[in-house]
Amino acid sequence: MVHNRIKLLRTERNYSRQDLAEAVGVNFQTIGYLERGDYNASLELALKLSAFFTLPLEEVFSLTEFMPLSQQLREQNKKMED
Amino acid sequence: MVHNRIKLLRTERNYSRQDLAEAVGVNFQTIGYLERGDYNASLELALKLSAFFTLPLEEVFSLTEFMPLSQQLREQNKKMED
DNA sequence: ATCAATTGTTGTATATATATAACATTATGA
DNA sequence: TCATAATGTTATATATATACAACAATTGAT
Repeated sequence: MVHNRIKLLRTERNYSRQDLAEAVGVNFQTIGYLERGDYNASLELALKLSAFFTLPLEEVFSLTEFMPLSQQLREQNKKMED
Repeated sequence: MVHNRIKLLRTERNYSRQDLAEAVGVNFQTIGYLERGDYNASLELALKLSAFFTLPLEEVFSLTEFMPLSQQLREQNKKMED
């Protein structure tokens, strides 16, 4: 199962499932399924979602578990310090 | 239908379909289907393929048609010149 | 506390991705 | 040229993604 940050990104930006569903052209319940991890997005839908969030697809979907965004930010800061 | 550069990347790196299929854990005929555009990769397979090619997923799969790699290189050079 | 919006849950139906097989065609190397 | 590997094609079976509906549970605002 592919991990995703859809719920986080959606709520962070104050969209309802309905909003997001309309933006990418699927049924709003499909967003629910993805957020709950009931199944994966198709490649096409994943591309549309990450484009909508203006993020690289790998920041929205990953084969390995995501670390919390806060921690990821901190790690990136560390790298910048060199 | 999502566009992809699988065939280009595979042949460029001298892999057979069998090689690539084994590397990402699918049937070798599945690679054929993808290359011919018979259907899309699943998100999981797309992530594995782009990881295998060590490229951002968007460089391997796209909602819009790819420009030839040679042209893309040229465009990138232009941008660097500023 | 109530009303409305949002989310969760379950079920059914359809479309699509994948595995597998069998065989034809094309390319490659000895 | 012959043999072998690689690729193309077609078909069948299964797993998974999506749409949709109906309803329950939760949340948020007034």
